[in-house]
Amino acid sequence: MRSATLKDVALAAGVHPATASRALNPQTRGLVNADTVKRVQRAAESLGYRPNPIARGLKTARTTTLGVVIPDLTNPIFPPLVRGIESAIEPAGYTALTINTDGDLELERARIDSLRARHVDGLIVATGMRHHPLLVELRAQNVPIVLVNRRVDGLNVPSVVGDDERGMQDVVAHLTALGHTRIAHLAGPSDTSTALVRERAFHAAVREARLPDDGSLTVRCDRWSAEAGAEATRKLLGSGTDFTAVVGGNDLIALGCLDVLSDAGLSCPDDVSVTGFNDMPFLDRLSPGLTTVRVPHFDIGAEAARMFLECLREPARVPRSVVLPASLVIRASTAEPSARRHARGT
Amino acid sequence: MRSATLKDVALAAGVHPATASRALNPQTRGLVNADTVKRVQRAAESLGYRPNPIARGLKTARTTTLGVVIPDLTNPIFPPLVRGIESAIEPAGYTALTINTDGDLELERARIDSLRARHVDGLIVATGMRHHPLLVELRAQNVPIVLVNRRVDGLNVPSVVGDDERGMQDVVAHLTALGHTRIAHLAGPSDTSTALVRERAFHAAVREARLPDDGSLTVRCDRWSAEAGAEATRKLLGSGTDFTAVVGGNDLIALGCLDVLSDAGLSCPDDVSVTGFNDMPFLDRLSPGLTTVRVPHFDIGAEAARMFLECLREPARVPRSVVLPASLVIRASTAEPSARRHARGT
DNA sequence: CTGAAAGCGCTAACAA
DNA sequence: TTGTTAGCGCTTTCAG
Repeated sequence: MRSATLKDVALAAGVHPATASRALNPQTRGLVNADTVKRVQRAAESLGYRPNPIARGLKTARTTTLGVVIPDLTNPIFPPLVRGIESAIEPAGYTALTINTDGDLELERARIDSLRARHVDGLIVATGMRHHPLLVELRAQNVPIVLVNRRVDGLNVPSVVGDDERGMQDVVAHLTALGHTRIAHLAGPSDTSTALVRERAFHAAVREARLPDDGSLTVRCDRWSAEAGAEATRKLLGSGTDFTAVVGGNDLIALGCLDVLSDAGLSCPDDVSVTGFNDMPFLDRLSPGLTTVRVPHFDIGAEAARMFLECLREPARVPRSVVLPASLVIRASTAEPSARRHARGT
Repeated sequence: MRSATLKDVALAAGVHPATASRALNPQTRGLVNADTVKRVQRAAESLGYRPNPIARGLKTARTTTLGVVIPDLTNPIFPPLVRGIESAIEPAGYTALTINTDGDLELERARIDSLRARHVDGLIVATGMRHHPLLVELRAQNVPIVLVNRRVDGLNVPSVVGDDERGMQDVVAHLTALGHTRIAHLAGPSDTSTALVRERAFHAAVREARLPDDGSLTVRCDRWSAEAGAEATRKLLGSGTDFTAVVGGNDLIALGCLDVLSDAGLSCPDDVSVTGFNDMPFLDRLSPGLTTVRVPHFDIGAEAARMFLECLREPARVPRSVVLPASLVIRASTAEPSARRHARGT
């Protein structure tokens, strides 16, 4: 049984399809006699009419779909973000098409191409790099874009991020309050704004507290992964620098750090305190539970989606950037530094 | 700059749009002179022509999209499944529209409705209940459906599941080999086939090993969650039954169990061994690491997607059910039972 | 083998 | 206020 079309409804209501269209569309309903509207609505109801967004899209060049570009759905910070987006777009009748880029620019280009072939009305992008020519190019082609979690240099589009600066300040304040004086930072990859903001905030906070901030205390990871965190921790240990706390650029980096510390016979938090960033799920069940910064990913997604819809409604409006509050979550991976220090194989 | 249409390509190649369409479509290419095909292809290339799937869909009543129906993307077993689906459909030019039902049948119906309004070519469904009228109804309307992870009573459609039976046998064999004789089971909600299969396999394996299988050793959870697992564990402890091992219906249930055991002053694995099911991410980082059954969710998704594409190609073909191997992953949450038993507050 | 013509379902001019 | 007409981009008869 073929589903009812607008023509069927019009026939049943005894009007022209165009009138039926107007009656059913809230935008144009005002142009139609109230009685006629009722008649059409009743006919639509009784036939179980569902408008066909495909046909509509062909005509209006709008598809009520949007593309969501994320690095990797299996990274636990992204499912809440995606759900936040979906929760906010659904009331507007929008549907999300989600793609994974796996951090591969070729793949990203190809998959965004396929989104555009499907004529998505715009993109919410979580893969932004500080230097990201593809996004600049899309922007130049007037593709509506909202950035989440990260920003892109020279790209004047709306963005929604967590308050990384404040989060990092809180982390450092927490550690200094515990009495730590030599705090190391395993920074994220420097091609992402997130890593940069967190690293800068780290340095600023450490210097503010009049603590040492020599270069050996910061190691950069080339990816946001446990492996990269492990690698960086090995470097840190190898450098012979003294430290009693490690601030991970995110939770995964912190997890990698914990692995290597444990392999090196160092216990957390007795020998070294460790912190993460994001508060991904199940972190509370590790032992020790990881002290971290909770970033409201669901809300970030929802807010980004709202901004996206706004962009479509008022394209001329100046791009806003929204920062949502992040909060320190203290667990067992941070404690007062012990008397004994561990550097140089001590 | 408007993107090139088929008409543009035809014009550039000096042929009729219909010819260009035939030349570009692999299905119909055979009907066209090889030289003409080349000419059209070159023209398409140089204009950067991308066929418009929307317009095509309007004509062919196929959209090269499929709906993916899952309970909750933030449950860590689903992202790999979704990625598996996407990896398998992408080469065929398909795009997934994913929805979350949150276990709510109303929501499920509404969201599946919206998928159908978008004319998805079919559904891959991970929310199957043993009694699931909506799916039966859809099936009756000839909506192509493939089930993943679970089966539905009386629904004759293809399905892809992990080998729960074998997985459960391995779990019980592992525990009996360690010397456990009183093994409890926190079964999943009995309205899902997965819970049923696992519970039946549990009872069969226990009886096979000539171990006690009295009713008090099995408690059913009403959801697949840590909270439900905690609740069930409290019941189990409250019943006063003696046991030295608990087989969780899935990992989340096992996590809830661990919480309550720990609250009750029982240590795992010293006092009680605990196992899960699924091997969700980061389970290896808990302490103790959870012994569980690895279910290949990515592969389940990929295989389901392949079957889905097959269904579209040969609708007449009889529905197959595929079972993918699951494997026991032994970690620190299982050990030999200690001499002291813990029942009745011992 | 290729062109002509129609139409998928809907909406936006325009006309009445 | 409603109807008429045309067309979004594509595929698919049917002729030629």
